[in-house]
Amino acid sequence: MSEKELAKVYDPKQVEDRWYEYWIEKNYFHGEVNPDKKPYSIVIPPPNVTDVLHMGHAYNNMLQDILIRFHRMMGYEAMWLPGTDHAGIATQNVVERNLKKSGKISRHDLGREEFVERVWQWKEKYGNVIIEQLKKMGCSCDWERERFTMDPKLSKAVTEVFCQLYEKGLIYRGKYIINWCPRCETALSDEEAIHDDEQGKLWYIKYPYGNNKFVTVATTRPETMLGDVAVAVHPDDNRFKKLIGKTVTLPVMNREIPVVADDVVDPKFGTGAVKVTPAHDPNDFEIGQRHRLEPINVMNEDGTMNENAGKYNGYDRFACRKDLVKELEKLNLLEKIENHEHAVAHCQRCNTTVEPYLSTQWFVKVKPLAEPALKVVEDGTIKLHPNKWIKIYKNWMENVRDWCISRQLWWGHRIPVYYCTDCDNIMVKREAPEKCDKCDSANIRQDEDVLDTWFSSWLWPFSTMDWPENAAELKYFYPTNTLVTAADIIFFWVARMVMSGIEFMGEVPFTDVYFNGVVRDDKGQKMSKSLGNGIDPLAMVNKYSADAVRFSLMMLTSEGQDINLAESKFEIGRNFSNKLWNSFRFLTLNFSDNEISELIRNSDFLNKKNHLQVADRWILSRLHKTIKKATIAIKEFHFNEAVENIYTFFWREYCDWYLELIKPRLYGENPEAKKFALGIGIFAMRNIVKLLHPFIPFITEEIWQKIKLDDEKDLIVSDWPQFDKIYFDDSSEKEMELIQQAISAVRNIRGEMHVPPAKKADVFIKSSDKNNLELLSRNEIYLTSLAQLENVELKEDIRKPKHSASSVVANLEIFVPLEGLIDIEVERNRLTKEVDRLENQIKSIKAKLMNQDFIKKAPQQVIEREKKKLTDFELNLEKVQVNLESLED
RNA sequence: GGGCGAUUAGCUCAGUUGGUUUAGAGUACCUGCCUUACAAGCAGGGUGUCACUGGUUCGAGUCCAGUAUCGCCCA
Repeated sequence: MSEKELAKVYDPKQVEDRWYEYWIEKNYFHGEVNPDKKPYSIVIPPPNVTDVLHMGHAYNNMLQDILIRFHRMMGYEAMWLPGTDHAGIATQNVVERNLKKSGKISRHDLGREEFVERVWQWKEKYGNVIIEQLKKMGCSCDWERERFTMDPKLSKAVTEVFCQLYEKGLIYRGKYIINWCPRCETALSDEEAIHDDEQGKLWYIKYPYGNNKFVTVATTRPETMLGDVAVAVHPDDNRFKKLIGKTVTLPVMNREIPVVADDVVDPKFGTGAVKVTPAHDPNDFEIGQRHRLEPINVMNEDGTMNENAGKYNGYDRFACRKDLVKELEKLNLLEKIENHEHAVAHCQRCNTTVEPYLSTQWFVKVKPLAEPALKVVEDGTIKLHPNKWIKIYKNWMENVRDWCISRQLWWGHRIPVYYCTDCDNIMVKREAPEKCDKCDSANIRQDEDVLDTWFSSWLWPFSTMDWPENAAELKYFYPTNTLVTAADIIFFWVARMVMSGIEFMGEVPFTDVYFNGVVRDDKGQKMSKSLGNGIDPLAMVNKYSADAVRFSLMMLTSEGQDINLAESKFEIGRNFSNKLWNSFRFLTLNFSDNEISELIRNSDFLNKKNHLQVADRWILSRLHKTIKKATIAIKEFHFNEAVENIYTFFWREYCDWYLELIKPRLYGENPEAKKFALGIGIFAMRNIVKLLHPFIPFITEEIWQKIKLDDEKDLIVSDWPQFDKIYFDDSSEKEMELIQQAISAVRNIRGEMHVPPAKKADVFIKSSDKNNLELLSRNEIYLTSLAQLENVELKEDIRKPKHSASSVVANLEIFVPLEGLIDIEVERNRLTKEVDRLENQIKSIKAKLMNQDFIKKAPQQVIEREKKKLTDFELNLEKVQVNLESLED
């Protein structure tokens, strides 16, 4: 091993790209149908082709990588299927913006075919950015299986699904109020219309009737009154009863409109009378239907007013609002204006205020699909992590509304519906028909609209595996195992995948769903482009390494909790990597190249009792318990708990204690003892890098390659560590605890008394427990080396030496003579504090034990524990008090 | 308006089915150390009305109810 000159500081730049290429070369990321192994598969939540990696992606994909790497090591045939979606509106917007910038032309100037061609060109050029970025994060996706929602096979699946649902009567076309984005000029689903609270106004408008009488209605969108067809009141509202069936005059338009009675009107809101605009409000639409009122559409698709708006024809909707209010004021028909906070819907893609708009669209009848999809979550066929999401999922599923799937866009899957222009026949076909099935006419046109992007991504778990073909992959890898996603798409995507999986595959698409938290900035605000508070994960990878980014995120988050992130946090991961690197470096400094295989092979430590020290048994016990805890934690999706356990074992036990405890053997005269200790050190290190591999894949592979046998597998495909209860050793752990307490007590005295670190001290330890004295005597070397001691005297009876500081731990009394160094004041404070602490403790336990209810009702075991505590404390208190009193001696 | 979640050290967060001395970790802070793996480190130290008010219980950070503040989702 020529790495004797390993760098003191770990340099990830040398390492990360090299191993990623190596893994790719070896094809380790590829999952294949393999009857000898159990499959474990994940489909990526496909990012939009327009996306650039942000922290949320980094975090989400890192979690998937952890799962995939863990299961790969557990012996599963692991397959993580990556890809992107075509993001209808977003992508079309990007390309339209580019067109505008470059030549001031619109898509209409180019025509549909040419425009779509341009979008494809854009996709080929820029659409893969995020995929390359995922590689930098270390994601071990099966790149051979990368998919895009508009690939021919996935498009075929979309058409097939549309046809099947249509044939089952679950897709219909109709004229309803939908969310309309006047900027994108397309319909949006309810989920794409984002509600934000806004400070708006409530305008109170007087509608005249009879002789100078008025009904006042309140509205947040006065411009829609131009399309009013009625005024509605609650049937039991005495204020208006006499008006029902009469008419009032719609101001400005001077149209007579009826007053109708309807239960949905809330008598307490506004004036109790509401204007009814069926073409521009979902509730009004329903009122209109109940009362057979013909809707009047007053708006164009671009948000300007149309010819039905009278003199406001051609006005933008907001300009119309302004001028119309002025006119009403002039007419004395504006009663008042109130401030009113209310939720306003905005387009998810461009943030334009969405208009409820009457329009002919295609819909999916969701209820029949939702019922079985709800059941599988309720009965645990699909488990949600954390399970608080079950309630939210359930709530949505039970109140689900039909899904508007048509979009007035050019980029996307064109709806497979064909119209005969001669006989108006509607045909829904898997292949474009040449002539009408009814009249044989060849005058056929396809529906102009495309489908909602989610109408292709809801098929992702099986369309990516070539459904409707019955591919071997599909049989083997479906259902996938785990879906990892952000909760904000639980309705958009997760719920719909469950529906489609059950409907088309007859089986759920995954068995566990892990919802990761939202990545926020250090003030708790969501990271976003518009706020400019995002942290670029790739910049962090460059500065701190991918391992550091991954590790830091893992240390900071617990199951499904949101995460507040600041750049400085990545130091956690960088420092950890460096510590790992240096502990490994420490080992390598103690053996030569040709010794490594011997050191690895001799790992039947338990059979070499004469070499086994308490520290060895302790670290092996701790290691095996850590393996157990970490493995269980990962299986339960408690990644943070797993990392914390490994962290504590590695840093606080292995580095802080074990490596220090074996130094006497490593630097000593006995080569056998040295080899033995080093063997355990390497054994533990090999297991540590295995445990850490899913989280920090690069540095662990780098280290593994230097402490593995030539014929052993690479780390990424090596076996996950197994724990063995035979190594669990509670008595060694107890013994080590006593040794650690003794060492810490001496260190504490040295620290508080400012004994120079290099200065050796003596220690006297008194104990009535012979076994403890023997234990310390056997392991005196631990004390002398870790506490910087010269002489250690252990006796059942020792008088406190003059000028010494003291400490009482367990049943040990520890004296450190400090001739000339002891500061009486400091020591008095130390001991007084200890007396206070013990007295308080004793007081509270005594109170507990005096309580008859406690004695009667608490479990015996708890009472015994309290009693034992009390006697121990009292003994120790006595000792400390004696030492305090004799301080002047 | 309805629902969900959060509130624990200066900061970021853990804290299993209520009972383990003094409620933990990282970070920040104070003291001393470039001690031969690591200063991205080591040793030692201080740091808390567990949001508030009640309740259940022998016993509450943990369970229940209410209040406050913040965040999210749905209408």
